Amino acid sequence: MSRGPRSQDAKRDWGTEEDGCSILHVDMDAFFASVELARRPHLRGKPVIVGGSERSVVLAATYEARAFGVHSAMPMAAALRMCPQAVVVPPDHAAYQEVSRSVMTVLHDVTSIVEQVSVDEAFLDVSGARRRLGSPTRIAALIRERVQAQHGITCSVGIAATKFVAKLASGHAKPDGVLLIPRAATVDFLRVLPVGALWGVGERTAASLERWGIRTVAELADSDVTVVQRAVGRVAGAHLHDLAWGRDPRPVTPGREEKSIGAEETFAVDVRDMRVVESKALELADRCAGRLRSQRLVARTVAVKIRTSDFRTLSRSRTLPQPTDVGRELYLTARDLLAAADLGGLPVRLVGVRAEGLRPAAEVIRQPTLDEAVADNPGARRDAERAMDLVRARFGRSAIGAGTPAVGRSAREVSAGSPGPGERPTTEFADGPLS
DNA sequence: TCTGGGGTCCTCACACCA
DNA sequence: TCTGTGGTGTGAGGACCC
Repeated sequence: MSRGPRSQDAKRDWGTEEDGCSILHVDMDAFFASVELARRPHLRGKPVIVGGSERSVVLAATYEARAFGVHSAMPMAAALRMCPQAVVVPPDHAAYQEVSRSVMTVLHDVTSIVEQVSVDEAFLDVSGARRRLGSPTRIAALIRERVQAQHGITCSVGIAATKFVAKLASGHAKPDGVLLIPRAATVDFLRVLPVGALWGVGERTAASLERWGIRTVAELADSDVTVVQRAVGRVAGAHLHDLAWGRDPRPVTPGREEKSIGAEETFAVDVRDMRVVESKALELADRCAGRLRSQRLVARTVAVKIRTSDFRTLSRSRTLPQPTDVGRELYLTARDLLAAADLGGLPVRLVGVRAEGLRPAAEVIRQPTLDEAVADNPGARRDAERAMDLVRARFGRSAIGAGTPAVGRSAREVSAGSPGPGERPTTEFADGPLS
């Protein structure tokens, strides 16, 4: 689901010399939408948008919808104004994860050096697979054939000497294509691109560079590195200057560790009642804790995120005396952080809870404090929450939840048509907000 | 126009300690 | 005892990516 700027000048044949080009970037084409079309063939050829309620954004759009100007991350309301005839399909993340896992298996059959960077894309280092499977171009064709045959969806592949250039190449190969950037053509390929194509250059950084007269990668490469550093900072400036010359020594790294686990939700209607916000925080903390336990991790730091009705985003965090995977402990910290945040009297649009500073649970010997021993029992609490995990694994997420007063509905719940205030069908369990 | 939800990484300020 | 300095941890916030 690459979103970077592209250039028609870059989308051409750059040569066939494959020596030194052992990095592949595989990117699924309009992934969520493609999975939906594979499941519902009657939608093929129609403009299809994957997304939630009017208060959400487009997650994916078929190329037929893109012809109307619809693109991912665009507000749903704007997308439907541009393409009112589009078929809107609610996202099914479990199905996308399932297809993603299967596609990654195809990639692991090619080489063990696979770095998955998101649900729909991965880097491969195929230097060790060339003798067995042929040239990188041949391997790319093999991957595309297998993914198409097994899932009925297409992917694009970029081949280059570095990760960064391979990723740009796959973006320019879309849809359903392959683009090889020979090592010797790397700098020429980069020079025709706008600065926004570089990794790490978004709207703000591009605007900062433009103030110094830098709009293209060629202009950035030809600028003195100190000028770029003045525009965007010391570290980022040096990094961007290296990228502009095709210098990117980062290897393909299999099995990256997660740094944080979080959950957040936008309310269907902005909320003034902090009890509603706390209630949602309890649910989100419970969700985070469940994911921590399923991955056998504990978190040292709890962070909350609050977005007010004026779209201002506040974040607050606190490091715990002891790492935890217990939802109630995450929630109590999140609740304190929420209570201490100054919202300027504005209603809340979004609330999020994130667990940071993750470590394997097995590495941590947890010692209850005297207070805990008297006031609560974290061991028993953890056991109770693990029992909830088992119920959910068997009967689904909604079968049981942390007890919440049934108030306030998120945009997601409204869009999914789930029960609203006073009609929650789940089993009430454990403590609710304490305020 | 009106902005999701999941993340990572970086910078800056500040406190604490040697 | 006071002051300066550098390293480290923490917290807040911003920018970016998919």
